Amino acid sequence: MAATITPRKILVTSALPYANGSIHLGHLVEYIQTDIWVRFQKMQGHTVHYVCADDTHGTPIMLRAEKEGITPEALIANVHQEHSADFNEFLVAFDNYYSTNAPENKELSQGIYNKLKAAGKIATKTIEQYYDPVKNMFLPDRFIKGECPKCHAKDQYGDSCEVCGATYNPTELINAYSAVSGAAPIRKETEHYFFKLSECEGFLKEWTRSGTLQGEAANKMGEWFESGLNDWDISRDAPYFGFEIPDAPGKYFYVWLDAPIGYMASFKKLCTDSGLDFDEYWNKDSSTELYHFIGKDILYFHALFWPATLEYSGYRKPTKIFSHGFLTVNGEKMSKSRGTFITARSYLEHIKNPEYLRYYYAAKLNSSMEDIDLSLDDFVARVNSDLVGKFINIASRTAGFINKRFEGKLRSAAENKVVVELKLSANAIAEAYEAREYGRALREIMRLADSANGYVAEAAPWIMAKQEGQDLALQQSCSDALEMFRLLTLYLKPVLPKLAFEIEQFLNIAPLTWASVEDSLADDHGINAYEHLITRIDPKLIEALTEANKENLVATPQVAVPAIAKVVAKATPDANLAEAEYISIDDFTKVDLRIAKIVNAEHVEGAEKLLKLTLDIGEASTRQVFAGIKSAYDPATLVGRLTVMVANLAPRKMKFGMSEGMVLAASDENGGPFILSPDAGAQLGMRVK
RNA sequence: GGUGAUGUAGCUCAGCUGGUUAGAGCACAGGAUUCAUAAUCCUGGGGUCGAGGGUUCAAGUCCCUCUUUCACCA
Repeated sequence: MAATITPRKILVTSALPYANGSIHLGHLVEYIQTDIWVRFQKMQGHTVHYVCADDTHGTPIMLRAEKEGITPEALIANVHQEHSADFNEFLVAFDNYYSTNAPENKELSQGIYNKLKAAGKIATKTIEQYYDPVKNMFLPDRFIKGECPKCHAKDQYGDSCEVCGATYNPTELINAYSAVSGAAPIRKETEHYFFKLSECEGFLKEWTRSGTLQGEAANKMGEWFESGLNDWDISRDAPYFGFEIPDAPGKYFYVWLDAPIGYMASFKKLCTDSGLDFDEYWNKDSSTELYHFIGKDILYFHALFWPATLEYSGYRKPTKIFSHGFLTVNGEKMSKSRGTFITARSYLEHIKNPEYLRYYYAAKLNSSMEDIDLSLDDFVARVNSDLVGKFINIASRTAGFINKRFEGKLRSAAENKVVVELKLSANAIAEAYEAREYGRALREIMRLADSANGYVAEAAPWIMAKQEGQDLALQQSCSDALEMFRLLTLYLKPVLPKLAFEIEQFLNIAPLTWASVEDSLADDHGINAYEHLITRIDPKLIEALTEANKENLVATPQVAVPAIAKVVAKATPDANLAEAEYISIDDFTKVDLRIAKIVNAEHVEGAEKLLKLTLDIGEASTRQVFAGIKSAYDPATLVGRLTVMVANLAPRKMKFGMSEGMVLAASDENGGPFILSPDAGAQLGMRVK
């Protein structure tokens, strides 16, 4: 039975997604995990506030906005809208979803900085950093590329090599260049502001071992103490999209300083809007609870910098930090080439129902930092079997009798043994939710659903329905089953809020809370007609989903590709082609080759090599493609003929206009280019494969 | 490279402080059933618990070495 509960005041956060990309299934592990916990706590009758925000500052945002030709403010406004819509549709119910680029955050960040400074925790130091002399900006490590000093792989980032895994300083790169301008970076001195983390070691050692972290997280932190804490560089030089440091013109807060303060800012906004007391939650001696859900990759920031920042600026520290693992898909890292790098939007477009994913994640989640795997086959099997076959089936197989034979009227089920068993599990399930052991909770719930189906099989209402004088028993057994269904719905509600709402409508009951365990559907309670509430996932949808995400990759290549491909002709096939150089058929099919009709061709004024082609591939409008074939073709001879084009090449802006594809042509040092022609019979728009 | 995790039936996962013949769901096989969206119920086959060594009366569970996969390294 549900225990008597003392109401708690709880503030919960999920990590702030960076405003530089779309929400994907990996992000959703965290938001769904947090949302389930928040919904559970609310069902328990606690006061819970769940806030989050977009993380909007830093060099990547600044540069991306510049590239798109918009202001950073416009970029983050667009992304905010997109993120909000995604979360909303996945039923992630924030009480406020804000932005770190907000006045509250500026005020709080600067205030905290001033307090740290007053506490003697801020120092300045002149450091030497890479500088882009063309772009006139200092370069973060990620924006310096060059040859790996260890394995000599080209185009590696300034902090580590993706080929051999070596880590090093950008100074060690060979032939380093700026990823922004391509210029060779120079070394330049600059004054930076530091948070004296080295002085916080005593406090942090104690704090990280005081039960605020999971055991393995605390272990992980231990290694940092062993090597000793360094001071934390919290400033960046202009140009930078962020907040200026008070009394330090041209110096900005590093994005990781103001990002976690964004939790406070989002909550502050919520306080303003709904009359809550900010100080009650953030004062040093606050008796409220504060929980941060994060990914294990950012544990470092949340378990070291963040509590130290709060401690020495006079605020309360988090009650606990809950870190989770990463998402793998089919046992491997999410991969764009495998089509498993799936955005939230793409999932919604193909699978539609977000609660399938919520259920599956919940079934896999526990309180540890282990990675969780989204096995797509298992996803289909599990959702279909558990939610449709077991859970919904209970109502589906019994509601008909109640509606057809008894005008929707029930009999009280309080005496039923299985109902009693279900109610007895309430505490164990609640404890599992509280401990973030959702997998354990769902295993127990499904075990109970099995019991319910077993009960129906044993009672066999369909036999009673055919016998004389069994009406009462028939009504009773079906009512009992629906009472079991009500309890199962209650237990699943944190995970499946929308379905639970629809079931509340069907059962004609008030919104379920945890206290509703004690209730029962009463004698003569009337239910509504049963309609199918959930359908099975068709495995074909999964195929379509991964296929669609493979195509997305081709539409957005990272590297600009010349508008003309060189099909290098060789006299003999190269028998020595290393196996690693083969591509799979899947790689090839990513390239959408089409038969195109050249409807127009003309010279481009000012271009030495290009012709402007207008191509028809049977779409609503024609494509404009610039091709480097001027040296070999007279435009007039091209008009009307068929050739082959790459139709899904990302459009590229050229000096003379947009090029919306690529025409294939062969060439080598002996001649060319020669464009391709299909055999007679090929029609424009046909796919080449 | 260092550190923290991780490797249990075909698949996805449980197994708390070491203690009877190692569990669940899915998949598979046989049977039952037809109320239910080819759903449900019963029964069954299937694992040298990553590898090797050690501690112990007793190890999936503790220790050591190696190895797999993941993450972090300001």
